[in-house]
Amino acid sequence: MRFSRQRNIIKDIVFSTNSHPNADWVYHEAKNFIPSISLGTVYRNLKQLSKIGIIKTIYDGSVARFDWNTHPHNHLKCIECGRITDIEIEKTNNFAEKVLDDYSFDVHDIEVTFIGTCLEHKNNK
Amino acid sequence: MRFSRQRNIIKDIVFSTNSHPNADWVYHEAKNFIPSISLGTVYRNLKQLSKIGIIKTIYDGSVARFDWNTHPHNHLKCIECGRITDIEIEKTNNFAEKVLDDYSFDVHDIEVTFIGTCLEHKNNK
DNA sequence: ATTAGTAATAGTAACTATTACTAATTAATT
DNA sequence: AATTAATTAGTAATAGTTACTATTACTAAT
Repeated sequence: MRFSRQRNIIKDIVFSTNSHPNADWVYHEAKNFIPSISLGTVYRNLKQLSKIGIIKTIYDGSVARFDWNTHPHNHLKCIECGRITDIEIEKTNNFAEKVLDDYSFDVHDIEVTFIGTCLEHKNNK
Repeated sequence: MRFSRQRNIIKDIVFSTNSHPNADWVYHEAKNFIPSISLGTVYRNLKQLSKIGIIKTIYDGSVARFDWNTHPHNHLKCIECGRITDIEIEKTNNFAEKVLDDYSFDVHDIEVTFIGTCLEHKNNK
């Protein structure tokens, strides 16, 4: 895989934020650096970067978001503001073993999303 | 909410399977009972049934799937065959408390998906 | 430094899943 | 049975994403 200016900028943008941006947001950011950049280029690169494991794709309902953090971790999703926040929960790995024992299923990845209301939006109601 | 023939059939179809069907599959099944049924009707009813809590919407990548099982449970997703299977993991509820303590985040729902390879597709390789 | 070969790009069209719109129909209620 | 509001079929529209194509940019080997 080659190392184009576009691909680098797209990668840097994803690495610059914890907000788990979607393709459109990355596109608009990238335009600040390369005004002529194409939306298709953004999608193609996000997909490729994800495929080779540089970034990770997470789904928020039906839209794809991208995360520079490829280590196993979990997410909080606030139903009020839609924000997705990283969290680390101990011992989710124990589950992989249990699932292998009980279901003969090889676990490659565990996605845990906690859906609820964040502190800020509990108080503002 | 009214009790139309279409709505009943759509509900029954979702309740008849453990395969977590998507809207299109439900649509084709429903055509066996009402050949003139419209895809929009299927989408609208699946959404409404989900909203009032009769069924549950789960996302498989970017496509919505529907589950008659609204009780808290978890899913195995095989990356070879795409099949989604229900499982029950004890003690995921402990997490809700921990997340409330550590992040002041009210957990309404926990989605745990184990992504990997199922028994059948481990052997067939 | 040029060339040949390949990968990546911009721009646009196409596709897929889903939602919105509208006139006609239907289920519940009086 | 008549009324009325919800629901429908059919179709158009939308959003997110992918595919296509002609052109451009790298890379490596002369």
